Formats: sequence, structure tokens, C-alpha cells
Amino acid sequence: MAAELKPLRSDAARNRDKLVVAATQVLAERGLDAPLEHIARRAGVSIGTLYNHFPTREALLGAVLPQRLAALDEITMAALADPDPWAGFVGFLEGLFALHAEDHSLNDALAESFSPTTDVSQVCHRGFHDAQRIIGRAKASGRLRADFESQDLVTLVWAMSQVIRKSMKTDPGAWRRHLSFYLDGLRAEAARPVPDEQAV
Amino acid sequence: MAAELKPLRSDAARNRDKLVVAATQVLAERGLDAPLEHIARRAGVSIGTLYNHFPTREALLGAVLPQRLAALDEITMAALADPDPWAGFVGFLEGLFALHAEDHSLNDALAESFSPTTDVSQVCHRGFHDAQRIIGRAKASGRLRADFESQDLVTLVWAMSQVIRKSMKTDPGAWRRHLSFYLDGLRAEAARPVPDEQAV
DNA sequence: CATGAACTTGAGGGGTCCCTCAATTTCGTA
DNA sequence: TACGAAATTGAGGGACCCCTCAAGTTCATG
Repeated sequence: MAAELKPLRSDAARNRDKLVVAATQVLAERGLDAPLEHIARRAGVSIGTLYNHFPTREALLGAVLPQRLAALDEITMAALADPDPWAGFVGFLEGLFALHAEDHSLNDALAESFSPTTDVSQVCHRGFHDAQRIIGRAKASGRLRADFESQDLVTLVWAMSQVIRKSMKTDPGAWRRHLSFYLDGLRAEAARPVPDEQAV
Repeated sequence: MAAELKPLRSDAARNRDKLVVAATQVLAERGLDAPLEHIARRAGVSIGTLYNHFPTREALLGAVLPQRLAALDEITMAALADPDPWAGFVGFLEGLFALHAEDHSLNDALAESFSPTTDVSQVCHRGFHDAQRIIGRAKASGRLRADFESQDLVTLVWAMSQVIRKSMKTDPGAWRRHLSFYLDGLRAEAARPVPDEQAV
């Protein structure tokens, strides 16, 4: 995001690019905590070079994730543009989790409390704000139960990210089915008051 | 479960007991993959002694988990004994996840595909069989949606175990709220057909 | 109590991953 | 082309965790 203060030497720029590409792939396959050595190897570069360009894992994530989050932005915009607020809400969730399903790094990033890097968390915060609008619209339309809060979306992201992680290999359709059951509970007409929680 | 073939020497029996107690505590706190060194240290015993009694991590789990799963059995029985099949079903889920919430090792054990050890998996299989009866009863009563299958329970366990892991420290009531939304989608009158999944 | 079997100990070798830095290579320019 | 700055390399030290085994200790029995 910030302008490059020092123009990189040509080989350095090339290596940086190779690292970002490799990191994007490896992180998508193996999650946010993939070994940095793997990324360096896939980029055809030594581990020292990786650390030269990205002193911390977070710096590397900051170069990879915002790009990946752009897709989420499109989904959000499409949801807000949908004339049917409920359909927009459902489409948002389905799009969000489809992204989770195809990119392990996004899954981790969104599930891991929304804040790996400053860059990423900024993107996330904006996304979260838009998500609140999607929720608000759906509630106002009377289709989404009135007691659904944005924190419930966070909880749902936790739940779904695990469902996706566990089931993708054996049953790629499982998460849609699970979401579908959950959505049936989110419709206003299905809602029952959440029981008081007192004792544990 | 199997009778002790060789009576242990008194010090060995004492150490074994200390190890099981320590393992129960540490695993509950830190999950199934807690370092074995921690368990040995908490038992006041060397790592070598731990390996002497339990040659593999699974052997240790086999000594700890079945005991912990007994509580689940009670919950299952109570659910089957409930005159209201739906209430039994709901009570089963709430009891199951309350156990998850208070014991990290049970959470992992049940979420990690139900099969760490032979002993454990046997207990789990029996439990799973009973769970199917609970589901069947609830469906037969017409309260639980007819398309809910036992695999959906597995998926729910995955989802809830993650919700519990993520939220227990900051909001111990979050999982009940999430479950309550989900249950609202499981009532027969809330059910909508699950959309066909074809393309991904 | 003495003796051998049972048991315990903990250093240490193996593995993975983290990150650093002195030596080396490559680039851009004069 | 030759030189200094920029960039790269990869061995290596640290942190964890796994598991083993030779040496030492404790128990139970005659």
C-alpha cells in the first residue's frame, strides 16, 4: 500500500514477486501457519531472502492477504446491491464461505479473530462494517430474525471455518448443508427467544 | 478395561495413578496434543516413566478418556429416557457441548473424528449408536426435521467445538446462543429443503 | 539384609521450525 | 570493466517436542 521508498534492485524485485506468488499458493494450501521454509523453497529462493524482504510472518501476510480479500469485497458489494435484502444476506454468507473453502489462508485469517496485520485488519474492519449493513438491511426487511447481531456472524465464521476444514476433503458439500440448516434458524418466522444464560 | 496381567509393583502403581490424574488435568486444560513432558512434570515423574507406563500417546488417552466419557453416557441415557423426544434431543446436545466446554480434551477427542484409541473409539461408537436413537426418536415425533441425519450431528460437533474453543474465554455463553439459533433451524416447521449441491 | 527383578531417571539423538549473520554473489553505474 | 552497494546464501544456534536406553534406584522376597 505505501509507496516503495527505495526502488528495489531488479533481482530483488523479481524475488519479492516470486515470494508473494509462492506465499499465496502455499498459504492457500496449508493455512496461515505454513512453514516459511516451504514458501522460500517454492519461490526458488533461500530462507534468508524471504526474511530480507519480509522480516516477520505478518509482513508476508500483509503482502498476500489484502489481495485475496478483494474477492470478498466483490461479494459484499453484490450483497448490498441485491434488491432482496434476505437474498443478499444469504448470498453474502455463501460467497464468504465459498472463499473459505477454496483458500485455507483466508479461512484461517477470517477465523483467527480478524487481525493478523494492520493492513489485513483494516480491510477486515471495513468488510465487517459492510457486513453489519448487510445484516441491518436483512433485519429491516423482516426476514432475518431481529436478535441476530454482528457478533453472531463472527461466531458463525468460527463454526463454518472448522466445518470447512474438517469436511472439505471427504464431503465438499457438507458446509453448504450445515449453513442451510443454520439459515433455516435465522429466518424471522423460525426464531424462538434465546434462553437466558445464567448458570454454567 | 483388560485385567492387569502382571500386578504392578507398589511404586509403579502409584506412579501410574499420578500420571493418569495429571494427564486428565493437563489434557483437559490444553487439549489432546498437550506436551507429554508437561504431564510427566505435573505427575512429579520423569518423562521416561511416562513412556514406561504408556508407550504411546494413544495408550495414555486410552487410560484417560473413557473415564471422561462416562459423563457423556449419563447425558445420553437421560436423553433417551426423556418422555419428550425433542426435549431429549435438545438436552443431549446441550449436555454434550457443556462437556466440550469444560474439558478441552473431550472437545478434541470428539471433534477429531471420533477415533484416537480403540478403547475410545469403542466408547464413541456406542455413544454414536445411542445418538442415532436420540435422533431417530426426535424425528419420529415430528419435531426434528426429517432430513437431519447422524452425519449432520458430526458436522455440528465440528462446528460447536470450534465455537467453544474460540469463545469460552471471552464469552462463555456464546456457544449456547449459537446452538439455539441452529436448533431453531432443526425444528420440522422451520425446515426448508436443502438446495441441491452440484457445482462448487 | 541381601539380591535380583522391577522400576525410574534424564541426558541425548532425531525432527521441525524459527530467525540471524558473516561470507559470497549479483547488480548498476561511473 | 571495475568497484561499491545491494542482495542472496545457507549453515547454525535456539526453542520445542518426540522417544530411547544405559545407568542408577527401589521394591519384594527368601
